[in-house]
Amino acid sequence: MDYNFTDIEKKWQQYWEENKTFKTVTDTSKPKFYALDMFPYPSGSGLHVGHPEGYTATDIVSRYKRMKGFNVLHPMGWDAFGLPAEQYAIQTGTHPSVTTNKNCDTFRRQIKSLGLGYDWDREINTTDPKYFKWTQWIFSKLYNTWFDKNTNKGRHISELEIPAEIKTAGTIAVREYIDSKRLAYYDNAQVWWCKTCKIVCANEEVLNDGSHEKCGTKEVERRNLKQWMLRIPHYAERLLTGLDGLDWPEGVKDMQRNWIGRSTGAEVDFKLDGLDKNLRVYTTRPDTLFGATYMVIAPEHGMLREITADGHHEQVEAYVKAASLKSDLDRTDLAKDKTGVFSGRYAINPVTGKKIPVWVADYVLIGYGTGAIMAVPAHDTRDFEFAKKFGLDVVCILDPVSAEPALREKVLKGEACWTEDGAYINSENTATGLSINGMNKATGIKTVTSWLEQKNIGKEAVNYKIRDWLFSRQRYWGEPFPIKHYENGDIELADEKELPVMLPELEKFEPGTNGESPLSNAHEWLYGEDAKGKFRRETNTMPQWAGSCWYYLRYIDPTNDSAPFSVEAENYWMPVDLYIGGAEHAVLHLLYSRFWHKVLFDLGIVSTDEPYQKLYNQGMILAFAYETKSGSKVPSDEVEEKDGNFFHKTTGEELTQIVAKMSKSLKNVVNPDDVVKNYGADSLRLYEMFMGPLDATKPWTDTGVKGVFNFLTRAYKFFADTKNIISGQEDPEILKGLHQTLKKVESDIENLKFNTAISQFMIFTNLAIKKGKVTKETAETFAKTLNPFAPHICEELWQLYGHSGSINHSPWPLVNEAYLVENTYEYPVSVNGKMRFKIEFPVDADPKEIEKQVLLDEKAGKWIENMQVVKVIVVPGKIINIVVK
RNA sequence: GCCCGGGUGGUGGAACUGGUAGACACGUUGGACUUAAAAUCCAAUGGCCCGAAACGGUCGUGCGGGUUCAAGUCCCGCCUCGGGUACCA
Repeated sequence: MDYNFTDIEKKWQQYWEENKTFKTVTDTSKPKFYALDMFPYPSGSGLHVGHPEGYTATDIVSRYKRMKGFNVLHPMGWDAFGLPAEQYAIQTGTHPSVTTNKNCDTFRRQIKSLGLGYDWDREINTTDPKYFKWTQWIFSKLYNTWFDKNTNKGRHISELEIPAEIKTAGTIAVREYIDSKRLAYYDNAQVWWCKTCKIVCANEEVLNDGSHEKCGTKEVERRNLKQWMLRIPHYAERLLTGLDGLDWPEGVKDMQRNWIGRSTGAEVDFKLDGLDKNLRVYTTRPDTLFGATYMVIAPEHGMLREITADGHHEQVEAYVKAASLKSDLDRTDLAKDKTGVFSGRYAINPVTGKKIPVWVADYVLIGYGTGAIMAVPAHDTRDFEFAKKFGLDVVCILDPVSAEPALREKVLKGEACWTEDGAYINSENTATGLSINGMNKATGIKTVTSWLEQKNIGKEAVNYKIRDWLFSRQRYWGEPFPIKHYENGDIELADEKELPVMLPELEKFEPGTNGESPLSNAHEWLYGEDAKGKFRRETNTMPQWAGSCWYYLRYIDPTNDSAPFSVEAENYWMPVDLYIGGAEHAVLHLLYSRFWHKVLFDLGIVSTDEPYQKLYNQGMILAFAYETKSGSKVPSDEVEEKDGNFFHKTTGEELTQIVAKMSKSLKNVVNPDDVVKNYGADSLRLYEMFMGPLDATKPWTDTGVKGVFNFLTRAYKFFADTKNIISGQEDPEILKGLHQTLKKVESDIENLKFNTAISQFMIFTNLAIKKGKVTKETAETFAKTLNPFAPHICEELWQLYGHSGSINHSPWPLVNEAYLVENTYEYPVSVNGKMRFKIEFPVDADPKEIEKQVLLDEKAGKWIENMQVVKVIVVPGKIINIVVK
């Protein structure tokens, strides 16, 4: 009974394909289970071993749930818009759709070779006009939605009430007012521009070191461009509170919370000396108002000109210009050195009545709060640094009572900064009636805020870090916006009947002039005329996020031509019950997608407020790599192993084994095709799951695959050999092992702990082989239980046992607890906490009796003679601990 | 800097809610089979110590303290690796 995995796998993959074993129909009589993988970008290099990790996990759960009687939706598709195919088009002239289709074919072939049970009739592709028609349709919905702060919901733009004064100001004012409320808008924006990619990038896509995440170059600069933006901050609060009810890793939730960045504080108006105007600031520490010794406004602040006093304009303008030209490198880490200039203007501190200088500095950001701050150098590290550099007053108003005496001394003298709690000092003004002296931080904040509200110079306020989402790109290979720009400057959506707005055919894919998208070269496509007049089409395309924002909704009704999906199907299938993918999408994709979903929910298009009920991140699969003492990396084919040590083949230098990302340069890339060829898909699946916890980062080893391959071979040789399969009564030990396995595997699948489930299969197989014979019933139960993990081999066994049809449609076996009942328990006995010996008692033995018996036991004698027994602790079913002196 | 995760044999990892640390597997060693090798099968395998052996001792879950009858698990203070984030007032 050789384990001929190649034939077995080919045979069953063909069977599944021909019989559409995994086809899903919407059948509301059954409970549903929606298992979703983060769909891949089909790159030219094909699948790598990281992809199947998550896919196998959802496949195991899907097969298990199906056998448990659920109607399972487990689809796959392609996130196929993207830069690489377009770059390739520029170089070779090959149309991106050709490249994309080829890559999709490769991915599909590879995925099918892994035996993953997808319903291929539901395959989707974001570049398919039948798909992106609805991406455009959703964009239209965003464009025509505004966020009603009163009801905390998005509503159709036609329901927006126009204030009377706007109405009287005329149609342009009305139009501007409406546009200022739309969730999607077209406006000038300070954006990052990548000179290499010739594309704008969202803030999120520019990494900390000033490089572009897509191409890795540092050719990123600031530009002011007309762009499409989405008002995701309007949903900040909903996106934040929505997280609470989700079964997601806490880390991912934290990352989203940090990204949204909610803070509470107060807005405070400061009178400007010599101007009949106020300067409004946002602060989270209104309690430190007594310590505000100067103010700072951002260089881009709207009141800058007004505020700057005569004689200071020149320096201020020079500073503003320098700040605007700061390169990406200047903005990052080392350049934290603060700069700024005095505006010549003073403001009045409302609680002290003192005049304080107003400075201009770029450490204050225009996009956050009001773009202006009150500076409290004694209790804010940034302000402290700035004040020290420019010789500004530092007034301590909070005594750091808990600090070390030396530090406290310095803080009190204004020589150090203290941001923690303490007791207020110097925080009293009899003229205004405000005193917080002696209070702590929490009461101080409350007291000052209500004082500000009473005096009508400030109020409690909430701020979010999250910014508007830059939603356009200057590329060909993306969804066109369904937008027309008319000659008079009006912007209109294409009519729903005109969707999809197709991409024009192009010969050349180079960007247009001035960095405009290649679409600007498609003259025939570009210009048109309709009832409203002559127009030019929008030449920007949507970012790659667009297609992935809603793909989970298309899977539920993928061929619908009249709607993105039917109401019934959506009602039945949503939300996604299990979503597995890489942690790299913890913020952006998942946040964007939740945002769209919430808008669709508000518009009544979907029935759930959140799309993904349970989320899980698979860990990265790494590989071993080698480096010299000096830390330089050595390609794996240059390394040889001797007695567990590693040496450079040519130089003979001893190398250290490290764990690194798979890369072509390190020559440590593992191709799933090779693994399938050498060990089979079942082994690949099993190994990916056996390596360790699903969410852990772990290194690939070929010997590890061999381990699970050995297991499958042993299992197949035993269970496929009819001589080992008997009829009659099963051995009680086998029965117990089988049901232990069943129980463990079931709970492990539910908890996504596949590595320990597989270990249990190994334990049981070892037992069965040792025993030499099992009943047919046992063998069948084993095959069914193993099926979600190693489906090909299990179909083969199922057929061998005389069944027709797929094992996937047989019911999941039930655990019989009766086989697991134990009469006795072998107690480990510790003496002073150290395990010394074991002793058996009936499971229902009385703890008092156990205590008595254990002290009389001869094995205990050695440990307690000449000792005083202080007490004996008996934890029934667990342990006995004897405490002696 | 701040926010999250990790750190257990030679290796990947296991350990329920505080209760036998090292399941399962790889590797290694020894043996069987073979002319030989591969494959396969059997056995041993955390370190140290004593011993012929033991169901002997002892140390041991990154480090230092603590709580507890009992700590890989809880608490305090560190070290270190990985991820996220970065002047967000």
